[in-house]
Amino acid sequence: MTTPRPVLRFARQHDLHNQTCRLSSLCLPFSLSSETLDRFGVVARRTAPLRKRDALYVQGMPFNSLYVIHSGSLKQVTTTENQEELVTSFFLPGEIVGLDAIGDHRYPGNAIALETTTLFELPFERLEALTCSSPELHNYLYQCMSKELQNERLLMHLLLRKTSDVRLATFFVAMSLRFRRRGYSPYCFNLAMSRGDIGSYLGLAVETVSRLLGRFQQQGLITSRGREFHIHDLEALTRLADSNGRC
Amino acid sequence: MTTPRPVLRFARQHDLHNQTCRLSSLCLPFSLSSETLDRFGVVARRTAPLRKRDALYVQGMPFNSLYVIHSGSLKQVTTTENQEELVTSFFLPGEIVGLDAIGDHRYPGNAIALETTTLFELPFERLEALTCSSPELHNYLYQCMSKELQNERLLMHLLLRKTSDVRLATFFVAMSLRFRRRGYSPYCFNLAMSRGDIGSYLGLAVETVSRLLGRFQQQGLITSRGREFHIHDLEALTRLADSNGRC
DNA sequence: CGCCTAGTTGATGGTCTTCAATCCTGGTGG
DNA sequence: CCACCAGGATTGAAGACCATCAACTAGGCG
Repeated sequence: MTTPRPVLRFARQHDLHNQTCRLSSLCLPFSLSSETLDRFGVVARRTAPLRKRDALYVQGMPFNSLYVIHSGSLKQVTTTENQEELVTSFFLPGEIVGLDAIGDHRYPGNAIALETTTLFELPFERLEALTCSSPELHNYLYQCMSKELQNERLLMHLLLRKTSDVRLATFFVAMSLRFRRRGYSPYCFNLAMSRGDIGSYLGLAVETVSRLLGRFQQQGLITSRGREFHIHDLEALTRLADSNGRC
Repeated sequence: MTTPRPVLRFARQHDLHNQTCRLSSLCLPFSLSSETLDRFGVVARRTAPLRKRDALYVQGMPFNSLYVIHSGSLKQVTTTENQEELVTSFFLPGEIVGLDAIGDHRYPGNAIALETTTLFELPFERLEALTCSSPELHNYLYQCMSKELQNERLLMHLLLRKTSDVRLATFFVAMSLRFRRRGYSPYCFNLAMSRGDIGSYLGLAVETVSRLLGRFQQQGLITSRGREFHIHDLEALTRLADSNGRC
């Protein structure tokens, strides 16, 4: 296991407005007024791309910035007191990384690039300074956090009671939704994480994930070739995810 | 099953400063400047007490206010599309209720009083109006949410991989910590929720919870009489919670 | 071409759910 | 005040499900 190294070099801040535009198309589900967006844009800095296995931040590092993924994807891995490594979240393009670090002023895990990944950095101090003058922005952050909170909470309690096949179906439905929400195809996508990562995230053994993928293919729900997934019957998958795995 | 009814009558707003003081002792782990506190106090309204099984809000109701528990306790129960009822959280004195509703503008479950419960209401609009003039307050809310997020995330992924005894141990350690943090005894407390509620929260069958409680008592970790719990060996309990239930 | 990691497949055992029966407890009414 | 009742809590037995161990295959990078 290679020790992750933080990569925090910054690109030059030319072409800022262009970046802002991209940011808006990726990150913002709500309509913010253009002046708010501009402010957001001023705050955002483009970071140098991460290569696969690079760490954006490591566990325990002081919290300074949120990040928005421009392209690529990350996983967050938390090491428990017990020296177990748990994958606690995945981040896809347009999603905000680091919201769970605000409370402790420290990042709660290692953020590892699953592939070549580019990001915008949002220094939190500057964000805070802006919230007064841009209540919309402030609201936006609240809503992001609250939604994530609600999501996690529901997901957790769903997963805890569910059989492995329902868990994996839930995972695919959620991924599909996340891709759709960001304007990508909800039926065909690459997941850069390994089977082990998925297993860790869902609380399943690698072998179980593998077996389930096989079964899902037999049932015509999906096809998987390596890390590329096609969803053939999203409705059936959703039904499975919504079914109460245990009677 | 009785249908819960929202109880939202307000007490008169006399004695506000006194309530503010209580609020500060209950809710705020950080030191806020006294003028911020006063503002917080002005925002807080005391609600009429809820009786056992009363609902503070019901699932889907438009979000208007956060609440701080003054005395008593609540559970939040979410009904899934599948008509399953899941206990998604418990709230103890001093804790903030409703943070997961900000994102959707709707409460994500029924908040049910587990016993006679009194609350302070914090109308969100008024809170928002204050955050500009009181950045500390604003910060405080961010931190509350972020912490909850991190907690949930970690808890979820711990629980997913853990055996039932480790889950229950984790639950007790967490409860003990929450009581301690609010100035109550971490070794002896009442949990007003039923075994069924605990099971639902942890993703375990009632019977499993019951059996585990029996085992924990045999092992001298705790004693339970009805809903009163004594923790005899918090250290061992913590060790158990931190142990990797599955090898 | 060969190593190393990721992924697949098979067999076995432990853990927890489920179903069922019984016990306890608190609240109610006679 | 006591008997009764209903819901909560406990205990037991059986079976499903998944983790684990192990062997093996596939694929990527030097």
